[in-house]
Amino acid sequence: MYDLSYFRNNLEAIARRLADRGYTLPEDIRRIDAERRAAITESEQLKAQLNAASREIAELRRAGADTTARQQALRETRARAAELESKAAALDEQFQRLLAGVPNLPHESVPAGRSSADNVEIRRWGEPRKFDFPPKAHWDLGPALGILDFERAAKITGARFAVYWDLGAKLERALINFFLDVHTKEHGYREVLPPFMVNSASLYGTGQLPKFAADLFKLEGADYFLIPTAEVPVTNLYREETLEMDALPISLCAYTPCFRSEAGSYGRDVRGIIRQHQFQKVELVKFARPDSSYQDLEKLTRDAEDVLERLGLPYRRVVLSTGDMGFASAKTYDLEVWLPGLNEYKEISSCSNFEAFQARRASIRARAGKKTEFVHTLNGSGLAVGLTWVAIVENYQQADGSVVIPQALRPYLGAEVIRGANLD
RNA sequence: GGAGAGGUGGCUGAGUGGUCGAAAGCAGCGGUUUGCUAAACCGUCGUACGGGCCUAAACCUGUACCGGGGGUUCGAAUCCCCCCCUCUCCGCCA
Repeated sequence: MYDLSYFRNNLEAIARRLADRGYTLPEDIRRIDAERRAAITESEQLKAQLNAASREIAELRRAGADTTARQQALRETRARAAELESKAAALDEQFQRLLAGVPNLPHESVPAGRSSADNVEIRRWGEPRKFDFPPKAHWDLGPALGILDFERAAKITGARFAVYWDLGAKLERALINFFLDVHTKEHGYREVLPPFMVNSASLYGTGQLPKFAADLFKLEGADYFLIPTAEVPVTNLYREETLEMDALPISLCAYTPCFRSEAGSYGRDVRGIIRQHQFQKVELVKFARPDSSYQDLEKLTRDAEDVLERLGLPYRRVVLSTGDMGFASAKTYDLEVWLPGLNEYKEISSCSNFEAFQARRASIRARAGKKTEFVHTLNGSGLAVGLTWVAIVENYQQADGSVVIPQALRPYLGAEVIRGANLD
């Protein structure tokens, strides 16, 4: 969502930069805005007349005069005003709908491009391990170890769900605790546990609605949706609130499950647990000062990278090109972890600065002296738990199919190796 | 799920049809006084969207906003209907 007068006064420049994202501004947006303003002016002028006439009636009645005729006359004016008003409202709604569908402006440091092929690698950490045996994918390793079960998940629920057993389940739990501990104790985040369902106003605030309803699971008979990411409840914590500028940045982290219908993703990453309808994530969210939010994006991204490094998982950081960025983002770094089973780097965290785009939709401000302005919001995964699970199982697999647990995680898992019962 | 009470500006809280965008107090901001702090006094103090205005600030002006939506009325914070939320009690479940 844009600032209206900024949008109006810089329409050409905005259209040009949005073209980099592959987005074409609706042609009639300027015309509808002009019509909308004309209608508003017209309707408000008539209402001003009505209000003045009503005040006169009040005075006359106080003086004891008979005002029946004047009242009768105003009835008709009132009806006309109501018509104008609904016409203005309809145009305004049409305009707001168009505006709500316009994606955020990319930051100037974002490389122009059409797709993920134009993303630019920024850095690389760690060396992909050289195996002296052919490494397996997690969808072979997990079931063989008895820690991952797709058949029963399909039975009790359906496709794209997984059941974790024994140390597989505990590994998931260990990762959550490890992530939360590192971020709260060492990176300065405050922990929060939000509801796993949100209302539609929250989804509008962070930009999932109105455009991306098809990606969400909605509960029947209520205005509740399962959250697609903790970003939604956590960013909306301060919706319609005014914070103190001096208190920024506010850094929050939250563990939640996430639910995505992944409509239209058929054929991509369908094997294993890389793309599931339900997965877990520890999310980092920042409410930042507008003048320093890009420093906060660097810090947040580093915080996510830090946990990858502690787990000894090779990764690279890429900056998304204009054509690959999310709807609300002004700049996004993806962290991609090395997966030997797939023989490629795979997204495990996506760290974005939304600037004031979400704050304006959700009305999150900060006060500095007399002035209030919209804050900048940021978030990133720190990290996606299921993907980390995959990365550990695949990167630390042994020739016999067992998995050696990295040092940092052992106190959390209470085990050094995951072995299947039949492998001993 | 049942019964009751409530929702008004940053906060507390008045307001049952017109002079109410809304008393009063607190907090905030500006100032006077003061050796400093404190106090006292004076002033100021909501948001959004239009217009004046080609652009920006300031200012002036209009409209809307008293939980949300609809209705009655020339006129609604106030009357009517629906919904949401909070609190108390009961039931149910953990």
